[in-house]
Amino acid sequence: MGEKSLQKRKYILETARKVFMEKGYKNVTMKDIVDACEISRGGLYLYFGSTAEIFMEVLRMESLETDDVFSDNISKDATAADILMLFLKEQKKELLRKNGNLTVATYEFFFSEEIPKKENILRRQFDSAVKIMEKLIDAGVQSGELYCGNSRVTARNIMFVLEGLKISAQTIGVTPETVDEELAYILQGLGIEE
Amino acid sequence: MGEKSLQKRKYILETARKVFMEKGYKNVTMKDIVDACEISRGGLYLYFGSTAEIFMEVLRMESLETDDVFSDNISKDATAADILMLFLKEQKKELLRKNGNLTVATYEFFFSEEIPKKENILRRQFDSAVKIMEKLIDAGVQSGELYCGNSRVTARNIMFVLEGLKISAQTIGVTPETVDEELAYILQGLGIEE
Amino acid sequence: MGEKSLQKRKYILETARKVFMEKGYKNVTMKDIVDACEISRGGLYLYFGSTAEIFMEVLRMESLETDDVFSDNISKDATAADILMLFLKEQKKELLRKNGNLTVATYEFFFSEEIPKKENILRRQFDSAVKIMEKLIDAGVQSGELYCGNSRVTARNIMFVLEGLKISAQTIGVTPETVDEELAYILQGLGIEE
Amino acid sequence: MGEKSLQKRKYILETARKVFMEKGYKNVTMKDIVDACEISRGGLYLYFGSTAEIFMEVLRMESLETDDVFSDNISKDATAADILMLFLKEQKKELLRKNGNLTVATYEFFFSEEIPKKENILRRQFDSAVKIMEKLIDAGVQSGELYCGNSRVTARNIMFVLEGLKISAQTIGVTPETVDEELAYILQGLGIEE
DNA sequence: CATGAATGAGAGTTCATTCAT
DNA sequence: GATGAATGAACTCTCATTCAT
Repeated sequence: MGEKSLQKRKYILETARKVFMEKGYKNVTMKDIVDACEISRGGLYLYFGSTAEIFMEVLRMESLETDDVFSDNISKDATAADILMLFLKEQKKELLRKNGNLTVATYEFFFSEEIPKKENILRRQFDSAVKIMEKLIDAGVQSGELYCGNSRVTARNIMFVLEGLKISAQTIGVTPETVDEELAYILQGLGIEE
Repeated sequence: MGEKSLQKRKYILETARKVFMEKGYKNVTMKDIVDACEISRGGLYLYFGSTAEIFMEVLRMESLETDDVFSDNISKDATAADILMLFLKEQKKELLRKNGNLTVATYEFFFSEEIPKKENILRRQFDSAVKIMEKLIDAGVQSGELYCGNSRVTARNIMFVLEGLKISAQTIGVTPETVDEELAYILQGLGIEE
Repeated sequence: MGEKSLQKRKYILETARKVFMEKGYKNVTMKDIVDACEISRGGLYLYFGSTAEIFMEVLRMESLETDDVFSDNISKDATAADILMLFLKEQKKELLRKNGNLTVATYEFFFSEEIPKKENILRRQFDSAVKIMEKLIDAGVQSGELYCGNSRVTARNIMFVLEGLKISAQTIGVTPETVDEELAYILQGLGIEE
Repeated sequence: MGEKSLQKRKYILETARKVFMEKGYKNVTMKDIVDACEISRGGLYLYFGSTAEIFMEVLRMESLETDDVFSDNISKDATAADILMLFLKEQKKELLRKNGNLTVATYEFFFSEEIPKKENILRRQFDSAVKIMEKLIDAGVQSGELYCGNSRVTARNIMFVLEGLKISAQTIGVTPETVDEELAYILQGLGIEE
C-alpha cells in the first residue's frame, strides 16, 4: 500500500470513528461508513473487509493516543497524588462527555464479536492502567503522600469503580455530583483529602 | 387472553430468555425465538410485537425474581454484615456464571434501544439496591459490626465496583480470585474481616 | 340458517358497509370486519368466505334501497321534468357527500375481482336507470314539457355525465358549482330552464 | 446515476407499465415487477422504493406522451371541428382498447394512495384538456363551424362524458356503438353533423 | 353455532459482498 | 486502485384460513 493509500486508510478510520461514536457498533453498516466517507462501496472493501475489522483498527488508534495522554501526565514532575487526581479528573470528563464517546461502541463490539477474553486490547489497556496506578500508589506510599494496604488490589478497585461508572453513565445515567462523590471516596480511601 | 395463552406467553418468555442468554440482544431475531419455541412466525406475533418487547418482559420477570432473592436474605434473622456478605457472594456467583447470564443482552438492550436514563428498570434496580445496602450499612454501624463514614456513598461505591466487575467479566474476563480480592477489599473498608 | 342467524348476517353486512365506506374495498381485510363487528374470526367465516362475498352482498342490499328511492320519486304525481330534476339533485347530493359513500369501494371491487361486464349488478342499475329516464323523457316530450331528439341516447348521455362526475369527485375533486353547471347544462339541453 | 442506469430505469418503467396495464395497481407487488423485469429484489429498490413511486413515474411518462399526441393534432392546419372530432376518435380508440390500458390502475392508484385532489397529475390533465377544448370551441364558434352557448361548461361536459365512458368501459362495458352514439350526440349538440 | 389460537405463505425491505468496467 | 450497479440471503410483519374446543 502506497503513501496515498495509507492516507486514505487513515481518513476512513477517522471518519468511521465518528460514525461509531454516534451510532455505536452494531447499528453501523458498511454502507453507513461508505456514506460518511463519501467513497464507493467497493472502495471501502479495498481497505477493510467488515465493520469488525474497521472497529478493531479504530480501537487500536484510540489505544495509542490514550497511552500517550497517560504518559504525558506522568512525564511532568508532579507528586503521585497529583497524577492520580489528574487521571481521575480525566476519566470523569471522559465518562460524562455528552456528545458521544466510543464507550457504547466498544462494549457492543466486545459483546457481539468473539473476542478472546485473555488477550484483547481492552484487557491490555486495563492491565496497563492497573500496573501504572499500582506503581503510582507505591510511590505515593513511599513518599508518605498516601496510605494503602495492598496497592494492586486498590488499583484494581479504582479501575473497577471507573468501569462501573462508565457503564452506568451509558445505561442508567450518573450525575457529575455522583462521580465527584465516588472519586472523593476513592481518594479518601488513600488518605487524600481534596 | 385466556389461561392457556398465559401459559404459552410464559413459555415463550422463558424460551426467549435462554436465547438471549446465549446470543445477547442484538443478534436475536424474531425468527430465532420462533425457532427456539418451535412455534409459527405468526404465532409469536400474537404475543409479542418485537424482540424489544420480549426482552423487556424477560427483564421484568428477572427483576421480580431478583427482588425476591434479596428479600429472602433480609428476612432471615442475620446480622447486617452477614447479609452484606451473602449478597456479595450471590453477586459473585452471578457474575462468574459460565453458562450465560443476561448481562450482555441487558447492556446491549440498553445501548441499542432509546431507553430513558432517568426512569428505567435497571435504574430502579440499582437505586433500590443502593437504598437497601445503605440501610444495611447504617444498621451495621449502629450495632457496631462495621464502620462507615458515609453510608450512601459507600453503598454506591460497592454497586459501582460490582457493575465494573460485571462488565469486565464479559469483556476482559475476571478470575474468581480477583473477585474475591475485590470483595474482601470492600468488606475490609467497612471494617469487616472475613 | 335460523332467524337469529339472519339477524347476525344483516348486522355483519351493515357493519361491513361502514368499513367499506371508510376504507374502500381493497384495503379492507377480514380482520377489519371482524374487529368492526366485534365477533370472532371463525364466526365471520360461518357467514361469509371472503371480503368479495361480503361486498357483493353489501352491494345487493344497497341496490334494493336505491331502487326504492327512485320508485318513491316516480310514484308521486309530478311532471316528468320535476322527477328528472329531483333525481339529478339526489345524485348531486350523493356524489358530493363528504363523509364517505360506497363509490370508491364499488369501483375498486369491480376493478379487482373478475366481474363479468355483461351481467353484473352495476350494469343492471345503470341499464335500469337509463330505461326509466328514457321513459321519463318520452313522457316529457309527449306532454310538451321538454324537447329531445333521441331519448335513449340522451338518457345514456345523462348517465355517463353522472358517472364522469362521480369518478371525478373521487379523483380530481369537483365543486358543487361545477356540478350545478353541468346539471343545468343537461336540463337546458332538454329545453328545461330552472 | 449514469447513462446506463437511466436506460435501466426506463426499462423498469416500461416493463412495470405493462404489469400495471395487466393487473391494475393494487394487485401489483414489488415482486411482480421484479419478476417481470427479471432483475433481483434489491436491484429494483436501487431505482424505486415502492409501487406507488413506480406508478407515479409511469403516469408522468404517460402524461408527457399524451400531451404530445394532443399537440400533434393541433399543429396540423385543420378546422376546430376537425380537431375536435380527431380528439374524440382518439379517446374512443383508447377507451375501447382491448389489451389493457392504464385506466384501472390509475383509478386504483388515486383511490388507494392519499393523493391531494387539488393538485395532481390527473387533475392537471383534465384541466388542461378542458382549457384546450374550450379554446377550440371558441375558435369554432368564431369561424361559424359550430354553435355553443357556454364553451367552458360545454368543454367540461364533454370531458365528464368521456370520463363516464372510460369508467363504464371498465366496469359495465360499453359497445363501440354506444360510444359512437354518445360522441355523435356531443357533436350534434355543437351543431356538427358527421 | 361460536371462539380465537395457530399456521404458513408471501409481501416489504435492507445490506454485505461481488464484479465488470 | 476505484466505482457503483447488481445480487440474493435474511429479517420483519400481516393476513386468510383452519381447527380443536
